[in-house]
Amino acid sequence: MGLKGELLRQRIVAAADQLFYQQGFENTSFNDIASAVEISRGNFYYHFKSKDEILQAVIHNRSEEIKQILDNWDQQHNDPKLGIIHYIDILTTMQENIANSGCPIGGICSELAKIDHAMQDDANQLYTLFIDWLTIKFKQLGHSKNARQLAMHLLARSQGIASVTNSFGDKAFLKYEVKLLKQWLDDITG
Amino acid sequence: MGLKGELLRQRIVAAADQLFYQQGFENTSFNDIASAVEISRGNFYYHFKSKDEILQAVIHNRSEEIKQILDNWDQQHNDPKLGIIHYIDILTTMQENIANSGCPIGGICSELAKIDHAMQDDANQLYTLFIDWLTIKFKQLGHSKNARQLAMHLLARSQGIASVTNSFGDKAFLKYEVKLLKQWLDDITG
DNA sequence: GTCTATATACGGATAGAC
DNA sequence: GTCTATCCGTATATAGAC
Repeated sequence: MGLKGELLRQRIVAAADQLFYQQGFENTSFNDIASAVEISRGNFYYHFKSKDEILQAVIHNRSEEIKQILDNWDQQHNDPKLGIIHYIDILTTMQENIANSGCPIGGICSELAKIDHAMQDDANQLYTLFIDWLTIKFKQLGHSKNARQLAMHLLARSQGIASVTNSFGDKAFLKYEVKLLKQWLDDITG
Repeated sequence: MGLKGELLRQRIVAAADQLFYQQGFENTSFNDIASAVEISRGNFYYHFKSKDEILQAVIHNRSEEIKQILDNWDQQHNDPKLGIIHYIDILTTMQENIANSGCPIGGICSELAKIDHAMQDDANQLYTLFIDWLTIKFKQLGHSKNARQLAMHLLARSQGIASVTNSFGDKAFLKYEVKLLKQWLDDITG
């Protein structure tokens, strides 16, 4: 495949990624994606043979993005507590998007679970990337016995915050809850 | 409308309610509902003129159910802390359903937000029923200044727990988090 | 009230011209 | 590689017989 083809493919994935996030997977049609990229539906099928194939590409794309984010944090420093704070701060950084569209991972996982989609497990893996990474950090902080529980607790807290922030479009609530999360982190790290 | 008609209408609402919960609103067709109630699609439109009308009936139905639950708790006793514990215990009572289908309120709110549905605000009102009720309880416990914040905090925690439990189908996680919620309640009530 | 038959629209997917 | 044209299935909704 040529360079131009690769670039277009990447543009399609990026457009689909954004639309799936904003509108949901099922509610996004080929027409929507094709319009966004300004190509015809026919051309579309040259790059992806089915809608599931796009979903797969989108999930893979998000997975790579997450890995890169975590790598970047690790390269900036090796302070586990600071790493966890970086994680919490995503809520603040993404507050506008969260208020409008919720959590990009939670959204796709919930939807795929409801429609009982085959790619459900792949979507859950996006969660697992964060959980595994956070688990390591909590272990480094001395919580070797319940590190994973702490990681999942933090994930669930974030998820709930994103969900409620999205339903009520209430960014003040998000800010307050971020403060609580940092207090919680201080409490368990001393 | 006769008695039989009313009963059938209620059966349709009950079936739609369950299917919307398990499969989502958009992913549930008239055929699905009609099959569940064992009537024809044509008959269907005698009772409901559109799909939105069923959605409205379902949301109203859930609203009445929630009000009744809260009323029942209030009639059993007037201990505010015990009331909040009742709320937390729904997670345990519904753990099987939550593992399979998530939270019935969070599910519909998220979905309607994503498809930008007109009835979004009505769905959010289901949340508000709990928030208002919990706010009163926290006020009675002496947290007059931040009662609503505490109520929304608890709601978000429950929501996150339901969401993660659903994604991973992990009831052990739910049980552990319920324990944490009760610890949190003990901490703020003393 | 309940049914069958049908109108209409849309989404995913394919065929074939260029 | 990109396009237009088209097939096919399904979903909402309506018309009209019984």
